[in-house]
Amino acid sequence: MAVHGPAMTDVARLAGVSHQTVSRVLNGHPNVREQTRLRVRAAIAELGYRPNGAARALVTGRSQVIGVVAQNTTLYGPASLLAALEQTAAAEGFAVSVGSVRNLDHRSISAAVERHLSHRVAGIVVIAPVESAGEALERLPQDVPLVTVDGDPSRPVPLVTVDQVAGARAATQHLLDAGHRTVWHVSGPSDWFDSVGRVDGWREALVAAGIDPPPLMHGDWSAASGYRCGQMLARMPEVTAVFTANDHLALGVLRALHEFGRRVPDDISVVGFDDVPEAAYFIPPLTTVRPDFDAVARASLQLLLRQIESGTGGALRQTIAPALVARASVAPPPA
Amino acid sequence: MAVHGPAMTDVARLAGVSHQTVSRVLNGHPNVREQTRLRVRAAIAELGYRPNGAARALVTGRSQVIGVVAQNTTLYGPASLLAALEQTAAAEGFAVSVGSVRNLDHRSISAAVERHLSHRVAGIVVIAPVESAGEALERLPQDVPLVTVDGDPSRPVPLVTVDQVAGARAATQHLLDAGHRTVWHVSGPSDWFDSVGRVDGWREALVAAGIDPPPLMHGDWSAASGYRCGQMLARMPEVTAVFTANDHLALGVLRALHEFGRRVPDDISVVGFDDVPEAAYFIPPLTTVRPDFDAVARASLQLLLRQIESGTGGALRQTIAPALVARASVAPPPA
DNA sequence: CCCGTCTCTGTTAGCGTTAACAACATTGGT
DNA sequence: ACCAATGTTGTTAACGCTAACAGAGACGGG
Repeated sequence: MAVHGPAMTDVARLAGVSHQTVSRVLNGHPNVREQTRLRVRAAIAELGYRPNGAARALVTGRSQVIGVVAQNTTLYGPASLLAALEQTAAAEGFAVSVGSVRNLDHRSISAAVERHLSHRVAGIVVIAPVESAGEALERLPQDVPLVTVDGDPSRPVPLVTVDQVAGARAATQHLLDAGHRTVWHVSGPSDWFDSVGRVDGWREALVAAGIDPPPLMHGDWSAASGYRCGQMLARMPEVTAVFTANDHLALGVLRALHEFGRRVPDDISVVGFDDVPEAAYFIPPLTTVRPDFDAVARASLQLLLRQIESGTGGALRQTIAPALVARASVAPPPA
Repeated sequence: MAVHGPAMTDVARLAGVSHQTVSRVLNGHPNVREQTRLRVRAAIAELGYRPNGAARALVTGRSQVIGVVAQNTTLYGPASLLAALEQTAAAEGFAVSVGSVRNLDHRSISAAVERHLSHRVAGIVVIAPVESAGEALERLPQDVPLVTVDGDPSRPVPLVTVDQVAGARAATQHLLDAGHRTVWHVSGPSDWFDSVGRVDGWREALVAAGIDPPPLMHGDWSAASGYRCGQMLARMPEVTAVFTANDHLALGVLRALHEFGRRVPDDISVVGFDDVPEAAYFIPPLTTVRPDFDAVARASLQLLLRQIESGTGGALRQTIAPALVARASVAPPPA
């Protein structure tokens, strides 16, 4: 693989200084004469020198890389989060290494974390929305900076999460405010914390309004499962309002309702969760809850960097409030 | 940041061998006595030893990391590709580092590539669907294994790409076969090769059938732009068949048609491109073209690994044929 | 019984960087 | 003019690993 680029010593020779001075310039060390600094900079530019991250990582014990462990990076939520994390990290001078896993079981997560650790990442962000993921994290070496996103609220790990409960409560309340007597819910997979939180929020809002929650319908995030639930809802004339755990479920519900001739929002109102970019173009445009992925990414990285810099663990946590986006899929119930 | 894990010498001491023997065991070197190998393995397990990738990268000159440069990893295509790349790479023992960029201009791409190079990645995959990206790649050091995905077919770089032309031709032909006299097209942004290829395929199919292509409508991949184009198409009674450059555009078109009371597929047939998981739950279910992202990822990685191993460049290229997925959004034209 | 060959293992020397310390030059107060 | 404090630079030693070579046994053919 041919020519290795120039090393620090080459730059030093050209600039007429020691390699250590080059290192100081690179790391913004204060005690370097301005003139020297410029000479070094010029030499760096002339040679096209690029510092060797591996050597740096070796001597400092950590690289400027953050490892991210995620499951299904094709889903809208995780994908957005990953992108936001990458952007935020890049701004701080960190690269992001993805370690996606097929399943969020103990073994897969551990393996992914191991891979990251052997590359001496500076810290790890785990998108750990299910129970089994949490277990894996407890057996991790204590000295690795770690942040979980959408993880188990009951574990003593630094955690950043969207306020699922508040979002679901807002969605449900929005439907109640429109005049509906009750709200049905199509949930996500029951082992996801996101899903559980949304169920809780929905139930809370109903109970607070003195309403006995109707039976829960179980989906799995997919439009396909939303469609199946929708077929049942469509056949129940008493149903006038549905809150789905995400927008894709809502899409499936919308289609089922459409097939059964139940008009949205005239006969039934629907609210989703996620605000995927297409939600505004569903038929009809979908009222939904928008989590702020950028804010989640920023908060996660901030928590991580604080650990990296200070060395202190600290079971900090931060919650990001989502916002309701009102569109045409909600209306008062039919008279 | 507390305790650094055990190093190779610690393992060596425990196993009663030299660190070099440990290295040999780790790298599967043949000349190690079975008994020694087992002792070393045991010591590794007992200490929870994890090799230091940085040190290895330093001495060998490359890490087991592949850098990926992509633009908008939130879009379905790029996200799927990234996930597939990661899976494939992991199977080969490589980690994937993402370097997403806001814009695909010369500067951003170069910067992202630089970041990867300074981490001494083993190779780079650039998802480079626009013209400006190609330019940046020409000025790259020659000795870096590189593969472009969805890049400029006219450049002498290893390239893997979905056969956009064939996919678009199939979609258009499918509509013609259903009996439509012509097919309209809503394109993606005109600086994307994907977009250009799909326009070409559409045009080819029409010309081959002796049809003069109707005016092209320009979109930008988003449902919003599809909606705008759809509003125009809906008002033109002669339109009976539309092929959109992706599924999200199709979603926007579907909604516009719906609002104008034009039924799909009774009045107008629609075909998309991408087969997003939700396409089957659009109203009506969308006929679309499915690119095989896994195959693209496999091919890219294969090309990259070949370069990494052999050191030879070689302007290889590989094209992945997409498949048409027929659903309810296509029917014969109204009589 | 000796010597070449093969198998296994150890020793040594880097890879390119930062950290720690040493050394020298400059400054300012007395 | 002298000493301490400060600013600037150089020297040396790691960091943990692999590559290259060297050495010690074991084995078989002459």
